[in-house]
Amino acid sequence: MNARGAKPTINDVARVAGVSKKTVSRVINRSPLLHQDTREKVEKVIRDLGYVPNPQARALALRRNFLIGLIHDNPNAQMVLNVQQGILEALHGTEFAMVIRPVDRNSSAMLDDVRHFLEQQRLYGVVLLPPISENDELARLCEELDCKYVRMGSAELDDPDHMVASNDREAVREAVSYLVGQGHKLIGLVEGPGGFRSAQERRLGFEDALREADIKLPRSLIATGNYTFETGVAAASKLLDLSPRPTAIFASNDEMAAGVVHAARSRGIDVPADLSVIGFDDTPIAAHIWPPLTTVRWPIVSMARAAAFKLVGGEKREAETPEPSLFISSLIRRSSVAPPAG
Amino acid sequence: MNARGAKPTINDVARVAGVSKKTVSRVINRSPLLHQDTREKVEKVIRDLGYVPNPQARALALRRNFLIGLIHDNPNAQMVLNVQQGILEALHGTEFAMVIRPVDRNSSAMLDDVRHFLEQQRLYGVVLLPPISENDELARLCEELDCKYVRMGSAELDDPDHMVASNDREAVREAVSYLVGQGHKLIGLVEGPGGFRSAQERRLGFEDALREADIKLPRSLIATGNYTFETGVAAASKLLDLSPRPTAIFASNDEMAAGVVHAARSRGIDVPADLSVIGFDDTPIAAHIWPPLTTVRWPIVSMARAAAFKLVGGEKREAETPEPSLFISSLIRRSSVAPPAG
DNA sequence: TTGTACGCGTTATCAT
DNA sequence: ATGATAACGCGTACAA
Repeated sequence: MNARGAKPTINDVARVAGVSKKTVSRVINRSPLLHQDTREKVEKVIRDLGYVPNPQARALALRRNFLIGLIHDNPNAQMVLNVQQGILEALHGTEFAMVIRPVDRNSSAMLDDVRHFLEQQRLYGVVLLPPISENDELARLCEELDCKYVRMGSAELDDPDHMVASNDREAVREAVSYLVGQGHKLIGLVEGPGGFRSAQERRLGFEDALREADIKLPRSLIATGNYTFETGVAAASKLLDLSPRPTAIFASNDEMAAGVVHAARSRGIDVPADLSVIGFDDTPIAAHIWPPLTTVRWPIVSMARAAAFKLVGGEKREAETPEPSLFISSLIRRSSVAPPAG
Repeated sequence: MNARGAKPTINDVARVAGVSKKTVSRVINRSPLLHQDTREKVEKVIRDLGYVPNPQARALALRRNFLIGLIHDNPNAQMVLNVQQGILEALHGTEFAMVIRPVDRNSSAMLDDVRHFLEQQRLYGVVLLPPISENDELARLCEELDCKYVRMGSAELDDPDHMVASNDREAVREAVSYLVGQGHKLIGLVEGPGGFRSAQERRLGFEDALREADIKLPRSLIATGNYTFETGVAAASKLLDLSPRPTAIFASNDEMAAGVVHAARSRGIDVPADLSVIGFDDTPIAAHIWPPLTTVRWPIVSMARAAAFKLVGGEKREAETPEPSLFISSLIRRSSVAPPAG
């Protein structure tokens, strides 16, 4: 504490240590051109005084806040939460904090909104969540505003420094091949909304698997939802009214898959005896509905952690191994899949 | 833009408007003692230049950041997300941003962690989520550090300026009375973990209802979980092994209620024919499991919005009606309740 | 009602 | 290797 009883500042440290405040600043910022003796002397005073640099002052001087932003546009709740967790894990123990910024993808003012936000908050960096992460204009905006960014998504749509991707297409191909291996030939798809790269990749994986197995895919076996439970119910209703009825359905996320199970149950179709279902994400809902859902585990927490590390990694003391940019999803087999009846 | 091509500052505005920057500052901060002409002249320049005050500089000068913190300790995911949504709704259009800070309730360093966080980030205010909001030391710490705070919780444990509460006890009493009205006499309780005020309040409401109906509550009809699906399954298993078996179960939150339904189904007990179930929260899972869950709707989003308004309300232009401090929960009747069999 | 001078705590420039 | 001095952009005391 200094004379005024307030928190010690860089000036207090400088005075007590008998050096200039610039030297203290150099110690804090690990400048290489410092006498070892000076460094140690100053570090001791810092410890003794319990000095902590003021982030507001640093932000003003550096024109850059020590904040990592999470920019997202209304994907499902569990995903946002998992991403937050991953980011916070990476930020833990650092001086960075996380701010959340939801945006409206469909608003024409979206880019202006984000510009205003980034200019005002002067974020150190941002993590861009799908589907808004697929917007190239947004990425360019970040660069223009000198704000680091990392995009998360289902395909590599930027260079590794700016991207953390999962291999959705291959993961879905494996999942659907598993269905084929169980003997299913009439397999329906509840895909995500148009314009989502994840929806596109997962559909491609679906088609890959059927092509491999020489199974034709009539247009009628594809229904579209928008990643919500309710649209999953609606899409499944269409597919289950078909004749012949599909014996298995792959849904592009767990929420819609839960809707599929719900729709099946409402019309007395047993899962998995009469209908096999596979989802994607492995959110808690997958394990909690009945029957527990076979699904593709999407390592979203790890991906978010990696994304945040890419942003603040340079600030970490030790140079760790570079964060991976491609994450592999794996099939989690639970009870919603069985061989087709008959 | 000014000469250097950078963003305009208060100095640019002052220069162009031909006034001192203090006058500009007065316009920004809506000082009452300003000539109307001066105000309008400056406001026009502000618009023309597209001037936006720099939050970092303000933070340094005011020793206070324009950030609202959300401090929580691992309650369920959906609740955290709903609270975030409510806070963001209140902050929308203001200069405030939201930062998330998870803490570890059981860590002895928790208070020091929070102190360090608040001292460093100089938050404008924080929203405290249950169960950590029940910690009085934490509230005192906020006051000591001159950080506004609002506690959210299931009972009024602070004055209205610092509290947004729900009437859990009364809400549960009504829910369980509904069960009684359906003819149930053997009603089990899956309560939340000890030390949670919400768990205590909901249990009290449960007991109120039974007392009103002159129904005895043997200790064996109470099982404890910790608000997760898995503990709901475990607690329900205990209750369903009883003989005679309860014909209805109230669970203190939806996740555990979903676990109860899950456990019942695993042993071939039909819901609601053989077992009625009521949950609490009305999270999405309640509507998505089968059968859709009758539950108590907890207006958490509105509560969070009100909490944030209490924090930043003074900053809003118009003096609106004061934010309410007590929120009323209501019973949502779906399909998981029926009269007892036989 | 408006302006002057200075403080907030840090980093950057350019000396030495 | 280290230091004096000036930014950074805004708010406040106090004077006018």
